[in-house]
Parts: sequence; structure tokens; C-alpha cells
Amino acid sequence: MNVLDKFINNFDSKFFKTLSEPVRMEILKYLMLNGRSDIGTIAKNMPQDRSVVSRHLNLMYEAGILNCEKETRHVYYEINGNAFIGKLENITRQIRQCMAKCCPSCFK
Amino acid sequence: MNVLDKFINNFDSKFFKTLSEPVRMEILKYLMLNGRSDIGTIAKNMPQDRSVVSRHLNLMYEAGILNCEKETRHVYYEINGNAFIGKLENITRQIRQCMAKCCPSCFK
DNA sequence: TTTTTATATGCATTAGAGCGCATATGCACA
DNA sequence: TGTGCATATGCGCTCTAATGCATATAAAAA
Repeated sequence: MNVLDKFINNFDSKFFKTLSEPVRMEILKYLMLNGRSDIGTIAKNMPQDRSVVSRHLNLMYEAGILNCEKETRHVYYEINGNAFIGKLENITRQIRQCMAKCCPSCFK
Repeated sequence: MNVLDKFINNFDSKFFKTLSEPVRMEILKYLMLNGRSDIGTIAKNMPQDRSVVSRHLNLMYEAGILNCEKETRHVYYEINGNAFIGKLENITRQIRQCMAKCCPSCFK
């Protein structure tokens, strides 16, 4: 498989979609400032309903941005910094590689 | 302004939104393979209507991914590789910086 | 066992985005 | 000046995703 197909096939649109939602970015901000938190605590600090926050957190977990741990009755989320940065770096590297091979003129 | 506010304010959700659309990624693929092209030519190679392709291209231009040049009656687009990669690198650096300061535990 | 608390999920509503048709604009060429 | 081609845009349709309420599940505490 060539670099272009590899790029297109691996292109994680779920990841980008996750990052393009303002409420999810607010949640990300909250987790940066407050660290590991459970759903209820996060929801208390946001205008949205608990159920909405719960769904957003799950999406972010599935996109590989957050870690998730159940403890007693609570579900705790925290940012997975290594995975987050790693994804961004992988995508950047793939795109660069791809363009260098397919369309060097893109860098003119 | 602290690194977190800087990150949140500069966070370019338009950029991510642009990258989360499958048809736009098909257009990106086309431009990688075929280089600088006008709207009509790109549209001929896609199932979508010309008007749809036109709008997608304009969005990608506004997101800073493509260059745009009018020539006679045609409008030519091409990938702006440096801007594209630059944006990804900037975002990655900001997020890393931000987490290192706000939540070093994110990297545990 | 019953009650309370934390989260997940079904459902209807609503807002926004993609889509294509029809039409307008704008330019080149006869 | 008039005709044809390339692109832009107004409009309505459709589909998806976010939202919040009501309810279900599940576990701790009384």
C-alpha cells in the first residue's frame, strides 16, 4: 500500500470530529485545569445536562483522548496526554510524508 | 494571558471541522495526486455537484489548507503544504506546552 | 431490603451542515 | 454587443448530531 492510501485509510476523522465540538473543548479545558474528575463534578461546572456531558466524555474516550476508570459508583476521566500528542504527531508525520512523495509542489 | 487561555482562544475548531468531513478529505486526496486543479476538473472526478465541490474548496481555503488563484474564468486550488503542516505543528506544540504546565499528570 | 446516588440510555426536539437544482454573476471570445 | 463557459449563490430538502427530559441500571448506604 502506498503512502497516500495509507494516509487516507488511517485518517482518523473521528479524532478530528471530536476536536471540532466547542462543548468537548470546554470539557478538555476543565480536565486540563482540574485533572482527573468524575462525570458529575464536570457536569456541575457546565451548563449542559449530565447526560450530555456523559456522552461527550465517552466520545472523547473513544477518540483516544481520555482515559476512563470506574471506581465504586463513579466514572473518572482524565486526559491521556501521551495518546493525544502521539495522535497529532502521527497524523502530521503521515501528511508530511505523503505530500513529500505525491506532491512536492505543495511545499513550494 | 496564560498558556491555557492562549490555547483555548487560538484553538482553531474550523480547522478540525474542515478535516473531519469525508468529501473534503477526498478532495485533499485528489489534490495530492493531481496537484493544482480548477474546480470544474475536480468536480468531474467526484460524485458531488460542482456547487458542492466549490463550497468545500472555499471552506478548505478559509481553513488555511489550500491556496486559491483566479485565472481568466477559472479558479485554481492547490494544497498549501507549509501552512497545513505548520498549523498541525503549532497546535501540537501548544497542547503539549499547555498540558506540561497545567496538568503534568496527563503524561503519566 | 429499601433508599439514595452516579451513570447510562431511549426518545423527541431542534439546530446545523451537506446536498443538488436553478439561477445569477462575471469573464472571454466571436 | 451577444453568446457560451466557469464559478458563486439562493433556496429548499434531508440527514446527522447535540440537547434535555424521563427512565433504567447498578452500586453503596441506611
